[in-house]
This record gives sequence, C-alpha cells and structure tokens, in this order.
Amino acid sequence: MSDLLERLRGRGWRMTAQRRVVAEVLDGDHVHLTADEVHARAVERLPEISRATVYNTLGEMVTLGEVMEVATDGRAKRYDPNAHRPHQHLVCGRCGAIRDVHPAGNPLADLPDTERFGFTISDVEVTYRGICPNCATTA
Amino acid sequence: MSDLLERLRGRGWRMTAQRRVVAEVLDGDHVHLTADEVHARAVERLPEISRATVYNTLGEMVTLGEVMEVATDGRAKRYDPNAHRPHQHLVCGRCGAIRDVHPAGNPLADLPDTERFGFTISDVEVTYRGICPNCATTA
DNA sequence: ATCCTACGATAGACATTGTCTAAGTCAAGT
DNA sequence: ACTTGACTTAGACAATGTCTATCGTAGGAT
Repeated sequence: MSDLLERLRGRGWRMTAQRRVVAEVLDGDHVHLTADEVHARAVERLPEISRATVYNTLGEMVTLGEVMEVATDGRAKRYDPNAHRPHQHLVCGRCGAIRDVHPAGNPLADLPDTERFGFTISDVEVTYRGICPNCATTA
Repeated sequence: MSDLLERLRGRGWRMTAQRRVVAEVLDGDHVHLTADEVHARAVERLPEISRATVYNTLGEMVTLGEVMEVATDGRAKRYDPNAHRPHQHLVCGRCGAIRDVHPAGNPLADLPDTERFGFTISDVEVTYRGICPNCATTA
C-alpha cells in the first residue's frame, strides 16, 4: 500500500470527504482504474459523490504530479497512483489487464539527435502489448 | 508518397469511390489525422461521403494491417499510413504536432523475463513527449 | 451489355467519455 | 462561531465513436 493520501496531505492539499475517498480508492499497486470505475467505487463509500468531482479530483492529482494518466487503449483514460516511481506498462490485448513493469536501460538515450527534429524531449512512455497467461490458456 | 492505395488494391480489396478517397487523403509521410479530419478532407473531394463510412474504412485498413492506430493524447485516435515501416512517435505537448521517429535498439530486449508476468509480448509502442522548436520559441 | 446479389454506404439515433456552468456547501483560518 | 473562497453538485453540453435499418453499387454471372 503506497500512501497517496499521506502524500497529498503533506502538500497542504485541502482535504474533503470526496477527495479522501478518491485517494483511498485509487491507492495500491498495479491499480489502473478509469474515471468511471473510480466513481463507482467511490459511490460505495460516499453515495452522494458526483461524477464531476471525481473528474476534477483526478485531474488535480495529475496536475500535482501524484497520479499518472495512462491512455493504453484509446478508450477511457486510466489513473495510476504510482507517479513517484517511474515505470512503464504491459497490456493484454484481449482482456485489457495492465501490469506495471520496469524495463532496463533508458529509451531516451536510444533516440539519436538526428531523430529529434529540434524537440526538447522531457518524457518517454513505453507500452508493451501482448497476451496475458490467463487469456493464452482460455484461447 | 507511399502507395497505400496500391497496397490495398493488391490485397483484392473491393474498391469504391469512398474507400479510394479515404486512402488518398491518408497517404503520405508524417500523416497522423483523426477520423474527423480524414472525414473533413474526404468531403472536399466527395461531398456525400458519410462519417460512418470513414470510421468503417479506417477500421478495415487497421484490421488489414495497412494503417496504424495511434492514441497519443487520450483524445481522438489518429491514423498513420506507415504501418509497414516500424517506427515510434514524438509528440509536442503544447501544439500536438507528431513526428515519426526511428529509435536505435530494441525496447523489447530491455524487458527482463522477471518483468513479463508470463505475457507473450508481441509489440512495443514508444511515445516521446516534449516541446517542438516552434512552440519553444513562441513561449 | 445487362442483370443479380452480396457487400458497401448512408443518415441518424444511440453510447461512452469528458467538460462546463450556476448555484449550493463546507474546510479552515480569524 | 463566523466568513470566505475553495469545493461539490446536478445536469446540460460537447466530442468521439458505434450501431441499425435501408438504400446503392461493384463486379461477377448470364
């Protein structure tokens, strides 16, 4: 259990019941929920929480740099609470399962100057795609 | 100018005015249009073409493996006609400009077995993010 | 050359995901 | 305990994508 909530408190973030519930729901490892999934789970604990608040709160956590936004499938964005530990993602093309992975090496170093077109590069995002063991057997 | 249209013909794809126009509009290098952008340009040449046909046609070209789908921003998917030449993307975080890039090395080799969780990996997608020279000066 | 027929195209309703607004509510400092 | 500005809410709206029923047509058959 990482301590997303503690990190947010430590930054002087104004705390409300809604924000606390969103942070609690999102916390953990290999967690990659969509905004609507976060909302569904938040509603179980705080029935009157609104969709807009969940979207706002997630957006703020991303702006604060405490949560990563991941777009692995061109559908809904997913939210990853492990923003402080750099990692990449491994996605199952059949069931959509996502695992956090830590590749060796630095992909940034692999891009020669001649291929940078004058850009100032700040970040690299790597998505590995394949089939998970569970889907492979249930072919 | 790559020859998307020729490749599609060569595969025995049933040709219609609509499909030809979509293929023509999408052809070229560093082309990464959204479905609606493709539709807008197609309408200039064939005013009665419908949105649904553009979506269908793009989807079929992706299934045929002649066009790549790229989701760089969590908004609309973009379509890249250079599916036959493996490459990655470099995206400007301010204006959204996209360049095709060819990194050295093979990112797949960078993922140790212990980080594969039993997945059979078939593909790696790398997105470099930064600021393009144009946006850097117009700061 | 014309006809058939299955496949493709169409309009528009619908679905999903995300954003915005105006008004009400509340956390935290005084 | 007040006050205030930030937070939350419901619901309208917007953007993107999918589906269905119907119509049209490419390309083979005659």
